[in-house]
Amino acid sequence: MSSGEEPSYDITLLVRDHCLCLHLQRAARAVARRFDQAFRPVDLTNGQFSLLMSLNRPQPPSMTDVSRLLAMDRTTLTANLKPLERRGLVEVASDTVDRRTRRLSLTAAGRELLTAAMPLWRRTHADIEELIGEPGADRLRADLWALS
Amino acid sequence: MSSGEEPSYDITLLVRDHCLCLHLQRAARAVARRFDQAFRPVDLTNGQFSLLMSLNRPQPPSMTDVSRLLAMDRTTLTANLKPLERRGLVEVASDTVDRRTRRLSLTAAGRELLTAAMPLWRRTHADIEELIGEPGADRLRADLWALS
DNA sequence: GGATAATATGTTGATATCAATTTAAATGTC
DNA sequence: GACATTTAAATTGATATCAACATATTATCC
Repeated sequence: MSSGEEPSYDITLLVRDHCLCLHLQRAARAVARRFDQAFRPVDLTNGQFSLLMSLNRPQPPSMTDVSRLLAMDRTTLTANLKPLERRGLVEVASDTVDRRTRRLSLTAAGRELLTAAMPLWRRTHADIEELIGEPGADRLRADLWALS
Repeated sequence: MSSGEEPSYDITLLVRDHCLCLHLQRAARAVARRFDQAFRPVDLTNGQFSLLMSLNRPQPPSMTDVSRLLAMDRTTLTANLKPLERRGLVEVASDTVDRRTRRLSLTAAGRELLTAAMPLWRRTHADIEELIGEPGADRLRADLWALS
């Protein structure tokens, strides 16, 4: 006589096997760990690599630009910039026209570190793509894009 | 005359458009935010929901069991349990045979909260599945599983 | 041009994440 | 049975994540 107030084990199995959020977080953690290890020689995390890479463009983007690109909260971006600023990889400057806006750019050291990280990225990314096969990667990218 | 020490913008676009890690983190953040908002009425995060759900089984699992299931570091699990213990949703007990091992179980309050959260999960999950279509969801789950 | 609304960002507090190190307990070897 | 090895988990320190709130600047309306 179970009271209706308790979730059955069947429901647990349903969530465990079907929850896209759980599957996403699992995979995100696993892949992040892999890239974090690969980037160890250049002392970068996967997120720091992606952030630096997103700043490598002709025109320095604003905080909001980058937070949208990375689908992260603005305040998270503020926090993530701090260690990179401390290490002299990134520069934050006020926009000359709109003084509310911050323009984010790589320093020379930042660009050099990105260059050093590229071979690590290529190797690790190739390993990961092998896990799902060549055609699967494009499909997966499209699915993930639709979710964010 | 670029020095070869600077990553080209083309490479940036390649990484931005193809990096599975970036795509995964993006989607993981976006979906996590959605579930976090949905679970607001029961004061749970997506990760806390998944953790509680993973404890809803006949035999109380160990820390290592759960950390493997969620593909997270054991020390992360230790940290995540603390707020749930404080709220009386989870109990941690030493195994009677092997005193190194901790057995994790839900309290009655934990089970009730899970029950209250289920309708929120169903609704949110249905919304998310719509973003990628019915056949896509199974495919995506399989791909994500392969990565973790 | 002064009050008001909208926009861009920062600060604080809580949880999440992992590596490196440490502690405690069980197992294996002799 | 004593000592080394292995295993399970906790602690510490750094970064990551977001909501709620606060601040500064620009734009708008009258």
